[in-house]
Amino acid sequence: MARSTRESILTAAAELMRHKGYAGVGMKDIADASGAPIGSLYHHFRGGKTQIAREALVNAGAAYGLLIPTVVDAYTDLGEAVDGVFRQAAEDMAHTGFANMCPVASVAAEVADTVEDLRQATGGIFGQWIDGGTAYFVGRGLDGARARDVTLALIGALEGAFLLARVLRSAEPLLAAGRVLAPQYRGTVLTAPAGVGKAAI
Amino acid sequence: MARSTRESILTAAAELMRHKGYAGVGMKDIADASGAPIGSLYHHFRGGKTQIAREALVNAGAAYGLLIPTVVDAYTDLGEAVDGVFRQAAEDMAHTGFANMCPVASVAAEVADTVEDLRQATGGIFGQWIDGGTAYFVGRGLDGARARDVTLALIGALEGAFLLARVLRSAEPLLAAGRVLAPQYRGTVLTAPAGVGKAAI
DNA sequence: GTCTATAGTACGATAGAC
DNA sequence: GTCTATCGTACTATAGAC
Repeated sequence: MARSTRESILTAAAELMRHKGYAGVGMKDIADASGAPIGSLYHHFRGGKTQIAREALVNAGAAYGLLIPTVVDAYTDLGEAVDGVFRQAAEDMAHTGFANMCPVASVAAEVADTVEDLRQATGGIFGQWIDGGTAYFVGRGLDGARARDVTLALIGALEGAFLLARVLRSAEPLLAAGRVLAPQYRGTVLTAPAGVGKAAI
Repeated sequence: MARSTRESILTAAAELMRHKGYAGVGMKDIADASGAPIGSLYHHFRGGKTQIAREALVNAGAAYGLLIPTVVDAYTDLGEAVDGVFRQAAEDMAHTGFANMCPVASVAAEVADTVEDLRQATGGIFGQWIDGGTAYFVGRGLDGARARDVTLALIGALEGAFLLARVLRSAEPLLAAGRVLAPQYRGTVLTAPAGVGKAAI
């Protein structure tokens, strides 16, 4: 791989902040976890901590946004797809001991009212997920308004259920969300995946 | 009123942490906002910052848990009630400029993987919301399993939509959640509110 | 029970040798 | 581009006068 120092810093920061939030992670922590000394952090990111957080969130967020389309790709019935998304999420969380899944949510919750710069960055990421998901579902035959509502409801319900599942250390909130959301979409047939749709996200 | 120093500290801490999270709030901040000097904080809370956070979360969480039953009380159709919950939440958020509503979520997201003591505290609060909400809906005629799923889905969808709404500074995620969740419950008639149910939460 | 002063540590950020 | 040493500040927590 031969990852650059810059990349190491961003992946270390993303992983740390996913679990400990923004204020809870120090530059020293990022330096230690990435293997780079403090000076290198400021050499590569002159904007300091906020710039590192911003770029780390954008990187991790772009990758994480592919999750829903990737899972849904395997289904042709929207109801089963919704069910599959929450079952998959429940399985993944159980495997990690109910540690945080989403690399954006915790930091977003922490900075939304306080660090305008990072609020905008996280807003951009969520916006891309929403637009990308909407385009994906439109590509699979749903009309625009319905596609957007499904995407918003899926992302919202996932983020909320992630939080409850982490705190309660239980998959129940994720499975309950699936049980409630899936039935109404059962019978809605999705057209064949384009394969290109995912790239749009 | 004549609020005690203890109470002032807890309400100040709860309000600060709702917006800035746990690590983002210092003891100095709490002292300044409450009017009490640092020494008083440690006099009343020998457990330091984590004890203040724990008690502040429990206090604020107990009050906030009444929100869903209070709104649902005004409805007899479950679908309209669900719609009403998200409409009310959207209105409230818009009025505060999309600042955080839930006093527990941000801190919970931040500490769930790191501060076991506070993870348990927030878990207890969410657990009470879930149990209380389930009991409330059972009191209004739903069977147990359905009542619990509705409660879990409502709380999860609300928390997720709150996060998206804050970050995007838009009520759309809340309204979309209502549009998606409400229809399937339309026609489900709720029995008359007991009036006691709320006290159980 | 209230409040001040301060200990001891960790923070974000910088300067400058290599 | 890498790394060390360090600045100045803010942190949690404590000691002790009142």
